[in-house]
Amino acid sequence: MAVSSSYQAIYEAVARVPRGRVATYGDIAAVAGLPGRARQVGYALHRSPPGLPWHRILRADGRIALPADSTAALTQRRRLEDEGVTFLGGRVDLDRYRWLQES
DNA sequence: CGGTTGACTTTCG
DNA sequence: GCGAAAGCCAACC
Repeated sequence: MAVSSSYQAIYEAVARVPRGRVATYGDIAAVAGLPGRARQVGYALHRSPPGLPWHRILRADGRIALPADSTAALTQRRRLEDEGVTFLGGRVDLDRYRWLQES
């Protein structure tokens, strides 16, 4: 469908991630129709859009994109664990939780 | 209006 | 596993 702005696509792509699953910035960018613009995805989330479950978005290595000691990072981790996602050494098993946009 | 910055990714040594 | 470099582009100053 048409996009009034690229951010709209990013927001919807993030919103599509099912509960208990995670996605990388690159994946979201690809799903949103912005291949190679993973940075812009991160930037869009940094802007903290309203009602966006940004906590399901992780970096390509399965780590949180924010400093581990930051409040936002701790909140994100707590929310994911609450959804059933387990953190191993500050990291998530992408082979198991990465959302592949299969449905 | 030009330069810097950044919730990124990937490749190379 | 880690550091450096390059590609990307919107927001900020």
